[in-house]
Amino acid sequence: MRKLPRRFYARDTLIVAQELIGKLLVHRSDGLERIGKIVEVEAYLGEHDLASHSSKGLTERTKTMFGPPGYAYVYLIYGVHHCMNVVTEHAGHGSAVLLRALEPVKDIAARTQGPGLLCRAMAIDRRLNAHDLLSEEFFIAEPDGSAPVALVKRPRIGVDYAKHWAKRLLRFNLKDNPFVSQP
DNA sequence: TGCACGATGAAC
DNA sequence: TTCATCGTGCAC
Repeated sequence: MRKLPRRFYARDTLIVAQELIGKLLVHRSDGLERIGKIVEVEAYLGEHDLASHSSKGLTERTKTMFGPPGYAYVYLIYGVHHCMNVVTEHAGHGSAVLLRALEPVKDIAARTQGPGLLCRAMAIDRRLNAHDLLSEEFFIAEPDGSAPVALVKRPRIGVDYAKHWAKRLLRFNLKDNPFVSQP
């Protein structure tokens, strides 16, 4: 297991999103080492992407998205659930990748099929917003001996308000994996 | 200062 | 299919 370097995140968001599939999300807290394999993500390309929070410009909530790559953007949605994103490209761009589903690998007791469930199972909340993903307790790693994977591309979820952006195939998941949120 | 509305999940 | 529940962004 090898931690992804900053330069992994400092690339085109479409590339980062697709290469995040199959990687391991690691969160060490409460004496546990929670690990899940990323099986489903969505790409949010930047200020021009009407489905992206950053399309409203730099605000108090979205300033993490406009920060440097390799940091976690965690926010509360519907007043109930947390969503975990990974900031990509360069500072000021406002792009990120939403993690939507994991396959449990270690110390995961709850379901992980969906962005809210994923955060609950991994003990992720707003306190981890703007947390460095090159830290020792919260990071993403390349699994040992990982093989090439088959990806499926679909439209993003819950973004019908975003006009033509709602139709774009910016959601990626592992083909035939039972842990994706909407097989 | 007030208010409409989500990158959702679970119950009904 | 409906509802819970609240931070955010923007209108006033």
